[in-house]
Amino acid sequence: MVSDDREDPGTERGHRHVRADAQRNMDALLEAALAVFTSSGVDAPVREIAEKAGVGIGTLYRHFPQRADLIAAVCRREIDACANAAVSLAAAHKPSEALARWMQRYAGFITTKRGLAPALHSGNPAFEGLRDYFEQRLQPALRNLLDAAAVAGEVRGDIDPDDLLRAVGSLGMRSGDDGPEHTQRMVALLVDGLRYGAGPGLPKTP
Amino acid sequence: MVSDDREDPGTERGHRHVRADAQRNMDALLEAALAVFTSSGVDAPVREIAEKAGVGIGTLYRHFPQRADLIAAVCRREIDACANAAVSLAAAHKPSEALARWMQRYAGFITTKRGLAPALHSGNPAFEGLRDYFEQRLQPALRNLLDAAAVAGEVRGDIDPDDLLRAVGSLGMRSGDDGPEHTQRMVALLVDGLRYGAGPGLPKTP
DNA sequence: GTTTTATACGGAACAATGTTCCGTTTAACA
DNA sequence: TGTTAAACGGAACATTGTTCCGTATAAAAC
Repeated sequence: MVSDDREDPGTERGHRHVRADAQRNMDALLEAALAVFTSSGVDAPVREIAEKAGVGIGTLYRHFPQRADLIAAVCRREIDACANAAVSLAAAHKPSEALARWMQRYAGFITTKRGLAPALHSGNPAFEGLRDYFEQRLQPALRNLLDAAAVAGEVRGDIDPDDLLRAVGSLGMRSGDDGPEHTQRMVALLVDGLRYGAGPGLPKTP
Repeated sequence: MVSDDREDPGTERGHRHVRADAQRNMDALLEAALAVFTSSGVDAPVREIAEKAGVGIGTLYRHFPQRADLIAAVCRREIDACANAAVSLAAAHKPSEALARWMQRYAGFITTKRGLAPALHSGNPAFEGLRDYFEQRLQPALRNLLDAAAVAGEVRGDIDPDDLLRAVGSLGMRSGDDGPEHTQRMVALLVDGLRYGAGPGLPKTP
């Protein structure tokens, strides 16, 4: 049934010709799924997504044989976007500002994907590799921002990126209690904490 | 599994007599639901619970009009059992030992009800009052254990029960990553931390 | 441009599960 | 024992995940 090299379902191109309509529908599905997940949570009906994307149910299931596959794909896509944002932000702002903005962006990613974290921890094998992807992709991105800001003397240099990621992650999950702007405030506080230990006249470059 | 602190909640006297079979079925349902939730998670099919309880679907829905109502009822029952356990443990062991055992019991409650925490934060109105119930019931129970142990000079006295509850809660949720005994070890560590600052006859002061 | 073919498409049909409805049974009481 | 209101059971309905397959079509071959 399925041909040989369909290992990479992402926007990878190069080996085999992908039919144009297939690629188009896949993109439409991912975009629709993102919108629906964001507004209705990851438990939203698949039919709603297919309809929003303007494709049939069969098409959706052709590209994402299981509901979890669609969730994972959307998630990967968002992780990539988040990691890429680090580069853009670093280019457009001074280090500490880029760091602050990225932290808020990451927090937004977490809070808007509510229901996703429980799904990740559900033991579903479709999500197996996703947690690693999380760290492998996001941790370097944040580390770069942190290092740059530390070198510029704008934040302290003794912070572990993973700690920050986890902290924001935890804050984001709890936001069901207090609303999304609570998370925003707490993240802002975290960033201020990073800035605290680093005076402008205190270069700590070894 | 320890479960002796469950006391029957339904024998409310005051208005009309509750039919014996109704009470019996309700108990059977709660017991079956607890077993099924523990082994299969809170998303287990209702039919399975009804069957295990030996009643029809209609009976289940008569007592718990929504699936969430059943989850909430089981949860309340377990919270009560956990709170009651504090009293039994305090009577049977020396203060720090009672505290340690209760912490493990609470941790067990959290980890075995996996999937419940996400449900609580899902915004479903059926769970509205449950979070409050959590704190109102468990916080005093833990406070008593803490105070007794502190007065006996077995643990430090500057600990906020809520902090401990939250800490164990967070540890329990993360246990999907590392298995339940990881949580157990971490809780044990917490308790040792409590013991650390308090020598016998040494009113602690850092 | 036409033909060919593998691929993709759409949606009906199936399966699992939450929920409702209603005829039947029965515990409680006189 | 007879009456009755409450409870029971499970078929039927609604929603949603998933599969299947006949049809349509993009890309290649000619």
